[in-house]
Amino acid sequence: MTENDDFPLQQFLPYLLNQAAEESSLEFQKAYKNRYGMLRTEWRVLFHLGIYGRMTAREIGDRSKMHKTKISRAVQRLAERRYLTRTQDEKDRRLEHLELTNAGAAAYRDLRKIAEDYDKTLAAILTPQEDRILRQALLKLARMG
Amino acid sequence: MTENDDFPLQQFLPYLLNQAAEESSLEFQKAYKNRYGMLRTEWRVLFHLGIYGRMTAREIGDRSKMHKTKISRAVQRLAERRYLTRTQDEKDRRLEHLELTNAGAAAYRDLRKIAEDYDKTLAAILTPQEDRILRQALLKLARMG
DNA sequence: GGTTAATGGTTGTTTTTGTAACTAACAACG
DNA sequence: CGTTGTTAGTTACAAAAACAACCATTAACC
Repeated sequence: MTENDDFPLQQFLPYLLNQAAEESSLEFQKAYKNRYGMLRTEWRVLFHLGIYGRMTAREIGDRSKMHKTKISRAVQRLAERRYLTRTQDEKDRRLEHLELTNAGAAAYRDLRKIAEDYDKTLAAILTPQEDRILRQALLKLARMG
Repeated sequence: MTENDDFPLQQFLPYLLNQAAEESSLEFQKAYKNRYGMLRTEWRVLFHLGIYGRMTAREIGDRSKMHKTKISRAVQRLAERRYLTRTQDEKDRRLEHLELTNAGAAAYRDLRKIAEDYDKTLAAILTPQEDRILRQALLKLARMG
């Protein structure tokens, strides 16, 4: 390392956001990965169903902005492991209603608790003002597209 | 979508951070991907060399927290495309010093300009206070580990 | 010096992701 | 009705990331 061109890489938002996102995801990842063998896409689908109840894959896609192939595969795996059930819509047979099983709901509640606790420990790293403004700013950025 | 369990997924920091990170990376990705056929790991290595000058792979790893296999492969591809040169250290023959070629430095300057401009348009979505506090909070989170 | 451990970096293999093309069902419109 | 266009979801294949095992070299220590 010799010269130092003065571009502040640490201040470039996409880079900084990625670093913070990765770092802050690690701890929660342990929970869904080690305890339930889930992937990121899978806990997300699980949470959508846990929070909103019965949904179709498309509705999950609209809310989460995950690509439909990701959702399709996450749903497959969650169904294999009996965390959710799929039922075809009577009127529009293209649609499938997804719903958590008891096991799925239990996993959701467990992970949700962990998420809530972890979110608090993350918040504790920040001042109340930082915490508030951070979330507000992130929402704006996330909704840019 | 029936019931609504009241866990605010949009407020769960790891989730929110990921959404913001993904959304804000898309635009810059176009630049390094379409114009230079680079991957995320590659522009990062390129930027490290552009900013700090001559470095070894390990030093890049220390700063960026990227895994060494990612760096190794990014360096390979950048070397193939003649964006950087590799020279063995005389004293410790395990070490390789990496340095941008003229073409690499040109690509860096080009992308750096794009990054700076894009960072400004991102900042413009936020109030000055949000922008300032956001970066400050993200730094704290990124450095948690 | 000779053995063991640690470091810098690469390679091989398996998972995940991304992209595009596909099927099946429904809608729109002549 | 019948053709054309959409939509929901899946599948196949290519690209990328993760993980572990692996050289080669240097450091540590008896």
